[in-house]
Amino acid sequence: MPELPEVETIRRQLDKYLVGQKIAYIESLHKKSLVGDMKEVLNAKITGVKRLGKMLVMEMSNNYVIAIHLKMSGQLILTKNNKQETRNKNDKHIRVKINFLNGNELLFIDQRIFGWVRIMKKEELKTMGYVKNLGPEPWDITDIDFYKKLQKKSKAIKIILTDQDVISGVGNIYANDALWEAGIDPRTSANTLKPDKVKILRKMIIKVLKEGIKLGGSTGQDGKYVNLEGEPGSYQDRFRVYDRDGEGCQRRDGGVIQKIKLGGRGTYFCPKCQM
DNA sequence: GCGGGTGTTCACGC
DNA sequence: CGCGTGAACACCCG
Repeated sequence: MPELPEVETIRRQLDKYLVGQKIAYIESLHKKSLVGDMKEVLNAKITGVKRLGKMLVMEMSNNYVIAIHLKMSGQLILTKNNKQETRNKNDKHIRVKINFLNGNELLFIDQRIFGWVRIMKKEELKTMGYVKNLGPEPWDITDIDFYKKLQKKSKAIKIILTDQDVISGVGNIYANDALWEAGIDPRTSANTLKPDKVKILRKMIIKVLKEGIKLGGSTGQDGKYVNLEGEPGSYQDRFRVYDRDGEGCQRRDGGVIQKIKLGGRGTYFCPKCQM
């Protein structure tokens, strides 16, 4: 589920609560969810928590890292000081438990088992396909370079925005909303966008991502995304077009939000103001 | 029972 | 090689 704003919200909390903590033991409750040897990080201290695109990287004092990708349904929940949390229906989807010496426990919950927790050497990180090909974040690329990259792509701009090799961090929600902000039809071939449109688009991507971070990410009716403390975000109240098919365009131009499919994913736009 | 879901990767046909 | 499509991963929900 999570895109850059959701992952960044969790990263900030992990960094705040876990830096300096030592790992006591790690429990794997599902074979596919934990990759690597947990013995490598026992007793190691967390020195910092970084983010690469939508992936979290907990850096350890012994030059190992614990990398986590939440994919579609992953959650991280921190339970403090052995406090017994209320049992809920998520309990059966707990896949990995990371226990700290101070009694805190970090739960990796993942209903669909697409996500993973990987223990590896810091140098190995660069060799992962996901990291190797990862594009810059929207604020780390110039308008010119972004334009040049888009010139090489003939697919629909909506599909290109969610391609992590082009720019990293943008997923389905923020791609749809950024295109509405920029007034661009999601079906537009990326290489036909003029430099001035690309400049506006990059600006709007940054705008919706920053708003997403500020609001703690977005949590749908299913309540699937929650932060480290189990709280929902509120960007969903600000959705421009995502999940708003059938509703009137917020520009009050008389347009009605349409839902189509692009690259197999739900795509939302206003036919009246996105051209 | 079917289709769809905030992600990524792979296989296939052209 | 690149593009488009669809499936796969696996589970819940409407």
